[in-house]
Amino acid sequence: MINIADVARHAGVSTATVSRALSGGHHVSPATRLRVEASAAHLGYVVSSNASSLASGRMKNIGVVVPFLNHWFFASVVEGAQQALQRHGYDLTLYNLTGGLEARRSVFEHFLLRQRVDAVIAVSLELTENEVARLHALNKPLVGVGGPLAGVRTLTVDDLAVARLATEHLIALGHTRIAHIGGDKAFDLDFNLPTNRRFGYEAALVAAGIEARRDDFRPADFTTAGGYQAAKQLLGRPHERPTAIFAASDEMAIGSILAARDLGLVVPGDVSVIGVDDHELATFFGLSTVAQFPQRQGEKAVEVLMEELRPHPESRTGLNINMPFELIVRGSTARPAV
Amino acid sequence: MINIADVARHAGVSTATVSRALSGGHHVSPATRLRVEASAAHLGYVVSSNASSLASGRMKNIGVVVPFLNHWFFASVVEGAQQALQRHGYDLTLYNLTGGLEARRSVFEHFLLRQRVDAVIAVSLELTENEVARLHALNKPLVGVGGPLAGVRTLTVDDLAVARLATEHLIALGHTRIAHIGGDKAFDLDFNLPTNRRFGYEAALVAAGIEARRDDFRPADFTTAGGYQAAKQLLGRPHERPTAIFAASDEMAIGSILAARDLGLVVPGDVSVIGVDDHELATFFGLSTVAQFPQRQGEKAVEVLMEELRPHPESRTGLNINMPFELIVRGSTARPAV
DNA sequence: TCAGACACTGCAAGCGATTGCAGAATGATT
DNA sequence: AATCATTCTGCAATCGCTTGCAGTGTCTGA
Repeated sequence: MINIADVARHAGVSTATVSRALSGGHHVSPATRLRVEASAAHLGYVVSSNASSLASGRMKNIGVVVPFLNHWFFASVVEGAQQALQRHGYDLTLYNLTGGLEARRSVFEHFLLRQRVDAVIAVSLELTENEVARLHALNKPLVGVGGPLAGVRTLTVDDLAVARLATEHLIALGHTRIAHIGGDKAFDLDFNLPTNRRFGYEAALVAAGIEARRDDFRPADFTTAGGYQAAKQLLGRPHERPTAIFAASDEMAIGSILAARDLGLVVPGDVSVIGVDDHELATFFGLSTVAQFPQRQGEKAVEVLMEELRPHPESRTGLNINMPFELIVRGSTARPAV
Repeated sequence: MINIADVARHAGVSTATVSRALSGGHHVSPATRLRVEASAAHLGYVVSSNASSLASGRMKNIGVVVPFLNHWFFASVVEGAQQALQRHGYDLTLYNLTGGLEARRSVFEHFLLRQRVDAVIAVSLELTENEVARLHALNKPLVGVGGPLAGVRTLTVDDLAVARLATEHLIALGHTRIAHIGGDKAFDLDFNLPTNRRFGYEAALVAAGIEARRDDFRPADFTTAGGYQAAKQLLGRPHERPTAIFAASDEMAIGSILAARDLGLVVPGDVSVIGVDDHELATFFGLSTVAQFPQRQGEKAVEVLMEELRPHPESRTGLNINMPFELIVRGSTARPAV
């Protein structure tokens, strides 16, 4: 493998000059730079990132920690982050916490510590104090995506507003009996997203002078199957049937649509359904939803980090950065039958 | 940040001994090793992977290249690989090719070359000759998962056998009019998986003495929506209607089930449906399928690499490694109506 | 008792870059 | 023409660890 000395020799300069010419090109005459670049290209030289990192302290590598990957939202965030990083010449090292407690510990106590990353992006993770402490001890920038982390710069959608937007959409259509499928308690330990969405839903109802009935809420596990079950219960009560359902995720919303069909109900004729996410299947099911843009969230996380990694970080925005969301009306919501 | 010299001082030995004690512990007396380990733990020492890599030439890092991440199969493979790597103390650096041609080029011409990975896993990727050449020029182990790469060690399920198994299941139930939804031409440029599955399907029919009717095949794009469209066409011909559909992916199979329902047909009463994958939604839809185990494929890829990275690779298996698959019968297939 | 084998341990030379410092060359200013 | 500022470039130290080689000490067998 050819190294910087080879290039230096070939171009008739010192390794110092090669290094400078190839990185930014400051303090090097244009002529020399061109010559060096030509030599490098000719020899097919690529810097050894290890040597470079060791000498400079910059890793050109970002660690991304996700609770699981096998899920549309997380994969999208990672994908967005990956693309943005690539544009900046950074690598992305992926840490997945699916492997259980042992795996989780090793990530925080071992992998993240070996000086391999310049910064860390934590996606929808509730970290223990110990874990946050360890990350801070690294003295490296850390940004979270979704799921507010105590004391950590976090990108997040305003879940309350999202829920309110969805619910208001249903109210505006004329619905007065609106059910909600949200997270169950177990989920709430990890994010408080479900609770926030529920509050937003209730707030919208109250604002419209509608009573939030306790039995119009059903917890579920954010899966299609969970949403299906919950919707079956909600819609299975002939005279008590709500005319609309706001599900806290598209997957649960899709489950609700399928449940409605199985009960012989027509969507949106008999019941309107709205979700949150703009999942890839939302279009197929004609699902109205409040889109959040996970790819863009990943990209934005990278931008924030790049800013912090710059020698003199300027525009340090506040701790919490609000991400955009948007109501997308498709065919699954309509005015209630008269 | 504390380094090896600090540990050496604290333990009263040389850095050489610390290094040896902490990596394997060969050639170090048990007593010394214990002392060193205690010092390291006490000081909270973690090796600098850059320095280590630079000195040893081992990166403890594997590059994984995927065409996109936002898809159940790929995410699962990556997840499996990640967990396996973590057990071996390796990092996983993710390269995503979604970003278009420019991004793709930069991955192969820049990122993968900077001496950061010990080996590369290419998931379901059709690589150009140039790209394969570049990877081989790295002189690093390379293994593919799915999608045979010319001259590259590849893990793959026997797509022909998978398709035959699915089709035979339908035949065994008594179906004689079996349609197939497979990949379209565009897809076939990237994998030849679709074609192989189609061949397997036809082979099974022929073996059972059933004619493979040209118009019982419909190409689709491996999405739920695509499967839906294709199935609508197949099932929309009243007197020509097949009694069973074999879809080359679960997503298309699910689309088929939804299409059948929309046409007022009952699954499996009027039409049986079987897919391939064992997608996470397969259970929910009661979909019979031929499971392939993407996580296991990711794990296996890692095992193969670890073997190749060992000083003296032994059991070098053949170029192609067959991965297991398994028929899973759920409710979507049954004998045809009489 | 002594030589040879063996098990530990330390010395020091890398690994391949980056970068502060200083010298050389060039250009500008008076 | 002399001086000073500026721009380029090279020297050499440094980043933190690994590992071949050699030295020391201990153990075994004759």
